[in-house]
Amino acid sequence: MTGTEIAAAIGPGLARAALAMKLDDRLVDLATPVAEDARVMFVTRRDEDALGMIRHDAAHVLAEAVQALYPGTQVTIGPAIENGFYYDFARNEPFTPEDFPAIEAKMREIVAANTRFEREVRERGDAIAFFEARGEKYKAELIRDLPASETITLYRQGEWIDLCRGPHMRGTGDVGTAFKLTKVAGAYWRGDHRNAMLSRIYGTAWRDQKELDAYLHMLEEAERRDHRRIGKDMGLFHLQEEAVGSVFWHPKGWKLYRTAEDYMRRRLDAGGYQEVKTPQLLDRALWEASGHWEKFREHMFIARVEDEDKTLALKPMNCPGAVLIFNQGLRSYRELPLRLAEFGACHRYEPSGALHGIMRVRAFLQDDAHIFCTEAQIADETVRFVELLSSIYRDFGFPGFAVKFSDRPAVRAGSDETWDRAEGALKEACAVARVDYTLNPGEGAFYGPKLEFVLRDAIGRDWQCGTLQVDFVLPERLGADYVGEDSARHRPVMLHRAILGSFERFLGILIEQYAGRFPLWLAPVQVAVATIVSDADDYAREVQAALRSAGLACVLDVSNEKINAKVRTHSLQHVPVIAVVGRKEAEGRMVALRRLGGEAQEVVPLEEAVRRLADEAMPPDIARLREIA
RNA sequence: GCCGACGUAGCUCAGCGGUAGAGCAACUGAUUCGUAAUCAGUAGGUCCCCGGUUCAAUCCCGGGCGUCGGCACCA
Repeated sequence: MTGTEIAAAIGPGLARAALAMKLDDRLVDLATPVAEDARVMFVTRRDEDALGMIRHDAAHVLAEAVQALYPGTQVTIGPAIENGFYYDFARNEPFTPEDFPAIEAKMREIVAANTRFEREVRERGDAIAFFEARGEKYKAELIRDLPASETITLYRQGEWIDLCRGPHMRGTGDVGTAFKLTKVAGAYWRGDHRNAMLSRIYGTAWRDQKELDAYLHMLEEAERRDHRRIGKDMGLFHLQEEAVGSVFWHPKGWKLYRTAEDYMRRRLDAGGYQEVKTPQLLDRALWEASGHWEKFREHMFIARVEDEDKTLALKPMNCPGAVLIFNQGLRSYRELPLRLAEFGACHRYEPSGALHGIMRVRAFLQDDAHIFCTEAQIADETVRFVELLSSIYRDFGFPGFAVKFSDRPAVRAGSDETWDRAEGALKEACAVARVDYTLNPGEGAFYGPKLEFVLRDAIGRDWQCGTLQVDFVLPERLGADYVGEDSARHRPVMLHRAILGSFERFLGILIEQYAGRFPLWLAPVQVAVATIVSDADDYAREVQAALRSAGLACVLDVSNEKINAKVRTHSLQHVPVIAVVGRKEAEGRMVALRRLGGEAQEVVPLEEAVRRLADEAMPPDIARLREIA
């Protein structure tokens, strides 16, 4: 019996609703024969599983539509992805969004026709010949590269046939109408930049119109949170051609930056780090010794001077400088672990296409540190680090974050035993610090395994921020050593670690996280004092002075505007507190406080307002210290 | 770097082979007002840059730069 028959036997309702089924948790076509003892679960449009199938089937419908409209176009692959699907086509002329209306119309025709998806098993050679005869060389290549054990299946929808593992729903009609083509993009065949560039069409597809509308609405909301939009609107920073990939921080943006930096500095001081500063320009010879010259030169800005025969490079990383500090004088095992922190300004020549607002730039400040320790200390140091990082992320309003564990790559330095120990220590430390991670196999640095701490931006893009990397290569290359208990020289292990990663990237994500509406301690302008009548101007100046001397960033608005306009202006600037003063407040030495996003106002004596706001504006780490005291 | 789209006033955007416009912002004046836009007036442009076609180019063509969306990259 097939799933279709079982569903029909159970009842006409299920027969209508069933799109596919799960056989012992394996998603398959409804037409699949079911064994006597199998556990069957039908998938209907209500199930989450339906989404993936709708998207996958939509990709097939898209491919059929495109081949119908643009003969000669070859199909390649077209999977379901988060929120939708895409299909990569090989065609001399790339597609443009102007092609969308025609393609979408064709897709709707195909959906309306509701042709059945039919699975066919083909013999390998047969299948290759079949696609080659149709001029589909990409499909033929895919089949050739499939493992011999793989059953080759094709799916037919009317005249149109695609190589596909399946499963599919019953017919093209099951795709429904809640889909939309969204963008075109170039994409390399098999993700390799040495291969041909294909033309990719992205679409989004949902179970019903309501879901689609909600998704489109979410995208619009995300656009409003975009750090580039907010950076402009709030006057935080700007970017321009004369310094591609470098940020011009304006007064308000720099205030935010400094608030974050001051906070980080306090946390590092308290965390047992010592801050250092290493040179921006370092001799080529150092980069040759460290291995950067060979591996990363194309990403480095090189500098020369007229009358000296020297080549210098702007540092793309801070680690060699840190080792040079470690190497000064004779180090003892008693000094380990030695934690050298640096707010290090790095320059990297990033590919032009990689630049993105202030999240991916060519000049940035890392909250870097290098911990020199023994192998036995790796686990402890990792636990300390993860705890510090978690606490800091919490303070910035990121209670949750993803962790990736990248282990040994194919090409690596160091013996397998060393890698075993380093990976073991990191894993053990994650367990102790109760960090859940996903494994990123083979993605470690050539010098050691690493943890990556990932935050997500408004549009759902993931960015690596924090990192912890174990390195037993650089101390070797730059000759770092210390005198051990046994009075012999030993090689330290080096942990590279960053919490924010780069200030630029982290602040970009922070801006999107809060959509510019920062908590009081982070807000670049904390209070706006706004007058109702000009008779209150002098008192308003007093209020501003009082708030300022309590350390609050405060602007004064005595402009010739109505209070409505002032409230609006400062609300649009996301100022957390508006202190309104009119005649009444001036007479009673009060202020009327209004919180961003709220409509309520609270009239309190000036002294109390200053005290309360100053209290509330305290950075979280200082607030905790106060509580203890 | 690759594919594609885009680049007009501070911002958001309209426009067109015949020398450029709106709203908001800015400035000036009037208004002194009680919690998300007071009114009036004024000023504001290398239409990204370079070259070509044309009597004439912001507009058409070519090249460059930048931004954006993907891909690749992210040491």
